Amino acid sequence: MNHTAIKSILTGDGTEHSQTVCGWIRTKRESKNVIFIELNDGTSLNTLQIVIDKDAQIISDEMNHRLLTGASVKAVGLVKPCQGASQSVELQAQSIDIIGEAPTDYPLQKKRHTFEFLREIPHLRIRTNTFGAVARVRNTLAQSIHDFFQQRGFLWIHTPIITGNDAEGAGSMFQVTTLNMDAPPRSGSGQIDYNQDFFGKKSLLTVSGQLQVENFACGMGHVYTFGPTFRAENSNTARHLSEYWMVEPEMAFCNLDGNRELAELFIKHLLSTVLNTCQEDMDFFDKWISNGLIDSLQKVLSSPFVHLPYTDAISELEKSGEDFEYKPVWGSDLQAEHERFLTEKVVKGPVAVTDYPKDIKAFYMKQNDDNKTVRAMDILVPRLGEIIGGSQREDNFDKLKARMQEMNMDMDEYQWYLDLRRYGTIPHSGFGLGFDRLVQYVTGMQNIRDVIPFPRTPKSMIL
RNA sequence: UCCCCUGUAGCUCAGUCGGUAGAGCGGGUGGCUGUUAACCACUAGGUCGGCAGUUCGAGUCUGUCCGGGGGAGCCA
Repeated sequence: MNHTAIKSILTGDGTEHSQTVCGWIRTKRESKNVIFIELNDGTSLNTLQIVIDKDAQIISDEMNHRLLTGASVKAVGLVKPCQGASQSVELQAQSIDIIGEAPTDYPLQKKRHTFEFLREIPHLRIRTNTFGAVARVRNTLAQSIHDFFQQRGFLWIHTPIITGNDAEGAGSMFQVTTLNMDAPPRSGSGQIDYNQDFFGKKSLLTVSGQLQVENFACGMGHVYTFGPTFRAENSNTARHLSEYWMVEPEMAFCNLDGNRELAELFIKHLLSTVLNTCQEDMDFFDKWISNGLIDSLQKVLSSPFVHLPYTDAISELEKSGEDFEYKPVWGSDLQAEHERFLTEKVVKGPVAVTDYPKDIKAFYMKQNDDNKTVRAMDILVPRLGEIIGGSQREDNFDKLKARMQEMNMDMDEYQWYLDLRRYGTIPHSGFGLGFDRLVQYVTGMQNIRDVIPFPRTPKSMIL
């Protein structure tokens, strides 16, 4: 069907000309002589007002009754300056065709719905203002992630979804199997015999592409992963999904300082891209979802990212006199309330906290000479807290091996990882960014389930 | 996983002390009007999440199960 995007009509110069548009009816208002239809086709947050002059006999009474909210229609007519106050242009209809009717039990009405209700109809919620805006911003962010890395010569590496490795021990994993779950084959000792499973071993869905992408960094230089990730944690919060998308760059010949610099450039690139290319949608979020949103993003954009070692951060928290629910103690991880306090009250802007105690961080992080801390970094931003977590990786074979043994890891499973340090080891660093949390942060949406098309959470997988 | 809140019309919600179901929007009919969440009048629409219990009587109280939300933990 040859038709024009509503977005291009709304942003046109307003000179009178003929156009064909296709979309879904958001609402209809009727007067004695004229019918107004607000049509949306997803290309823009805004609707195009279709004006139907009753005297022109374009539609019958019977057809008028079928022009209900939710119906899909094709309209041909003249684009003209609008006589009303709310729009710049409108379409004076010459013909209207109903493509698909929407009976009166169409669940979406023109008034506000709760996000909880819309979560139950993920296939239809995309036809609302908010979810359309989220989808467009999400798309822009994904594209700008690729742009950022591609401009800098990073290779996009497709790390596997199915893995045999429990990367960094980051919580429970989903198992992938073709074994008969009613009667799995068992070995003599009664254990499930994974030799008979599809891959001949126990296999799982990835919780991170980092360990595999490190292989590519140690051979290709600058690389990144961007893909789906899975966690079987029983987390029921507004910030957790069981299936989510993650971005993980990894750089060869790069220490923690370089890592921090890249993270700052990265965040600023993403924010400026969205603010520049999604103005309409961002204005919508600022007005209806989170007041002051744009201002808060612009502040991050214009602020230098302050570097604050963990030990100094703890001192700042201790001397603040703030009554925290959890007392800050050297050796314990920063609580969400501590992170927010550091970025919102102490630094009053984005901050990179580095060099955390080694016992609260993953085995692969590079050990500092003090033997107490590792070269880890978390980037914290106001309103959210942690947005990026990363580290310089341990590149010393002996130190890494010792740390892995100390943590009782299965050494046989990680010989390939140790090989990177055995043969031509290099300093390298990287970080991870939860893509959906980024979308949440940028849009101001309260619940992460509303920034991914089809959310998967414990006990919930609609569609 | 723990704590708290919640489930009533297609949607958003009200429902007092336990006494037998209400509003707005959406739909229908009529009126009015280049309207902007249009407006006015009338009208249709209900297994009050499921099961069990207390009671003469349960939307309301109790138990339990299921769903949803918020906070915490785990984390991205």
